[in-house]
Amino acid sequence: MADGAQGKTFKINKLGYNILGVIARVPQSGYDVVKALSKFRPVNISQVYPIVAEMEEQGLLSSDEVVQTGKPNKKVYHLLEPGRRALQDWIAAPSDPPEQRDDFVNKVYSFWLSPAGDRASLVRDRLQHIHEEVAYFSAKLEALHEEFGGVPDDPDTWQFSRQVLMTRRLILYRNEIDWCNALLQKMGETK
Amino acid sequence: MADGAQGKTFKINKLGYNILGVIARVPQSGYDVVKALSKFRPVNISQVYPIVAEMEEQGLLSSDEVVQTGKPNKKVYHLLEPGRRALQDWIAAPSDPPEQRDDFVNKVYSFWLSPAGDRASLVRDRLQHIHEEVAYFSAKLEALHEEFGGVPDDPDTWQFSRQVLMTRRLILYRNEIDWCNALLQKMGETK
DNA sequence: GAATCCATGTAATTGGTTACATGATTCA
DNA sequence: TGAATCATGTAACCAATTACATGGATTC
Repeated sequence: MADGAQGKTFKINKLGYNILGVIARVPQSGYDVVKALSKFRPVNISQVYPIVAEMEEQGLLSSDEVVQTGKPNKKVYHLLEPGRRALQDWIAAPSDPPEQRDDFVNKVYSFWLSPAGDRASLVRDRLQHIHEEVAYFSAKLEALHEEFGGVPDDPDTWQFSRQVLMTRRLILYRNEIDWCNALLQKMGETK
Repeated sequence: MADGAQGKTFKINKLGYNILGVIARVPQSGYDVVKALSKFRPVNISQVYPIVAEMEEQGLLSSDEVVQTGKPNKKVYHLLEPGRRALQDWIAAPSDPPEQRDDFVNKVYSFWLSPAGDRASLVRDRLQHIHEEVAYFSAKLEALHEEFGGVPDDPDTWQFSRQVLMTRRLILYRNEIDWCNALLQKMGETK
């Protein structure tokens, strides 16, 4: 629950704040929100529609029907003042600790039970996945720099948020690559 | 669903595999499982009881009633052969990509909307949290080395799994500390 | 006297995923 | 011809959290 400046209380869940954040950057439809969020966190389109509908009722955002030819019409949502305040209040409030939901890590926990070949395959599959992710986000980061004409350095712009989050990802990925390689070597030495 | 060697099919969810993994290391009660898992992934004790009960019915593990004085009695579970096979099959099967559930990251996504002071507080709170985590896991890692009498280097022991996972965590934490500090500096330069 | 630890479990509620329904357009 | 993209939505189901119930021992 977030207390607005007028004392109004909203009931927004975590996905709700993510959706507000996406629409705050660029006004868009529910369908587009899913495309923007899917690389960032798990979302289902069926989750989004009821949430935007409720947030519109609460006056956090509002929609304009955009008529299209050849494609179905769409509702483009944009952020309203109470929505911006709700986001700010949420950012200022204490945060829950991060949660790990990672099949790979869960499997390493028990891979001492498996044959050496299965262990190595698991780590190699992970390495491949991370390399793909690094390629994807490196390209995205470069594209951002070109579009923007340099490195975004103004913290008041959404491009700054985007840039620091992609940089963070790349740093963590590169370190996991090193860790995976060290692990493969350690496992190779003994068996 | 995991295919056992006899063609039997089990229905185990992700938490189920985590529980099997904990019990595979050391036989213990549902209550102890939660203590072992809680630093590793989110668990609720109310989730564990129905899952272990079902896995016992499926013959993946079995329990012994341990009578205690001054404390309530407990059921200590230990892994059975079909349970070990289910774990191995799961490790060999393809993995889902990792998911991020991190309030902090979600907030950075939208923190360009917030005043500079709120942005800095957010990052500083994160820094403090990571420092606490580093202290906790450094101590745990050292304790493991002392108990074990050196660095576990045999991949067939659960101490090896434990050691590589804690090392991974510490590497990622230390890199996030650097990223946070760089971010604070970047934000300080402009405002 | 209140809170926390130990230890097990059930019930209610919320959150999330999958399936269904609709329908034109584009691409292999 | 079948799949994928665009676009909205509802319904059913499964997963997860929170609340409830019980009760002795210990700690503040």
